[in-house]
Amino acid sequence: MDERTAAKLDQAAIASPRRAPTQQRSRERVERMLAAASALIAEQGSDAMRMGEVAERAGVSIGSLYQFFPDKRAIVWALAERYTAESQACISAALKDVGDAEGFKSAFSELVDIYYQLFLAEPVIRDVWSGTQADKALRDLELADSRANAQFLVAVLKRLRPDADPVELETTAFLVWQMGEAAVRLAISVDREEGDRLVEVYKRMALRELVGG
Amino acid sequence: MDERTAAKLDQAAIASPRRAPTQQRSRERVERMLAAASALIAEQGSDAMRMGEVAERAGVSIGSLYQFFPDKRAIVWALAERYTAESQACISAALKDVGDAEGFKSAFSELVDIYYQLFLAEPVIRDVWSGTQADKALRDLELADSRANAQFLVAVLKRLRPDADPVELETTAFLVWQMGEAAVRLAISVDREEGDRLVEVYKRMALRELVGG
DNA sequence: TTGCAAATGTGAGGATTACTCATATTTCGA
DNA sequence: TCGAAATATGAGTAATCCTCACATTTGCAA
Repeated sequence: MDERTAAKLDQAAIASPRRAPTQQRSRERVERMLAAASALIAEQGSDAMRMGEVAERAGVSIGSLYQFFPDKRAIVWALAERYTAESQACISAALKDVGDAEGFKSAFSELVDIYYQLFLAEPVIRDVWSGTQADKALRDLELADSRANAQFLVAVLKRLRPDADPVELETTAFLVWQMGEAAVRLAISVDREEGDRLVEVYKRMALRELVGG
Repeated sequence: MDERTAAKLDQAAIASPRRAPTQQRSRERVERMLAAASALIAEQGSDAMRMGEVAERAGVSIGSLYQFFPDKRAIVWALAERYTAESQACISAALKDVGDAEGFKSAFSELVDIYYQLFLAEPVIRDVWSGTQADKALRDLELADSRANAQFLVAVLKRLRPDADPVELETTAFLVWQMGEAAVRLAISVDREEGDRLVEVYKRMALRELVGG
């Protein structure tokens, strides 16, 4: 949990409001700015969001915007922070009083569903945490590639498990592949030792799912 | 595989060279442009890459750059395309003549390692496919959050499996959590029906890994 | 109440940068 | 050899993030 705190401090250092709103009036205005930004991100994505448009929609001047947010990123971060806090509470609550494996299973399952619904429903989260979303076409290309690669897996699996449901097989292969990419991206983002461990665990998980044991 | 073809066509439609280099001279210059872009991305990331800098480093004018690439994205895409093609060949080769489950296991394992090494070694890939890499600080925040969330899982798992190795437990929880996020992101990127299936498969995989069966 | 310092508000303008286009030069086939 | 197509150029345009000098409002101590 230390690392999270460190990151928060880091964030504060880089993107803290240039000036914290202390008066009621300014606090309300900051809220309006965030609401405007949120709406614009939902409509067009954070990349297309224009600072001038945020200011106009919030009914403030561009100068006021920069009075409380040092730069464009800071606005997106501020929004992300809120959802992060929300989801933290949600996770904590869901897992708090789990007693046995069965309880864990249902709690975990529910948790995943909540996350899924949250992502489905909240465009800002989708934008902020969505990787290459900024470039929709690139994201599509990436997905298509991933699907194509998964097909190589499917071909092999159909030979190894001819009795398996093809749809299930495709879904599994696609997911496993995509997770492999996620695992590798994660692995290169942490130190080498942990990265190696992560890749090993991924391999074990994937193989167990694909060919059992 | 249809979708991949479609995406390629799409890409061609959006980002095809404004003019294909037909003469030897221009082909060499385009190579120099791509090499310059690749170097710059490796140094600072594609976001910080400046078109003027690419041109200068390639020893061409800014106009020449735009003669062959309609916009900045197109350069990044062109580079991504190369690695995509490379890795496709690699995957196909690795999985081509797998006969039984054991053969599959070793082939898959090797494939993952190759991917891992490729990502580790090639900065351009890291940049192009790395999601929020553009904003390094945001990526760090995301990682820290993911780690913090994984800690909730660790806490529960330590209760359920008190005899398990703590390091292994943390690694697994971190990976499973990160994969959950990846799964949800994937799920919201495809149609609802497939998304639902993907989430279900993820749950099954995760639970099997975390508490077995 | 009054005065003043701190907080807040403003928007024209500076600075950066992706991208265009009119024009010049080179290539190459007829 | 000639002309059309391909290629090369870089000053200029447009868009956009962000600054800053100055105006206004708020809160509070005298």
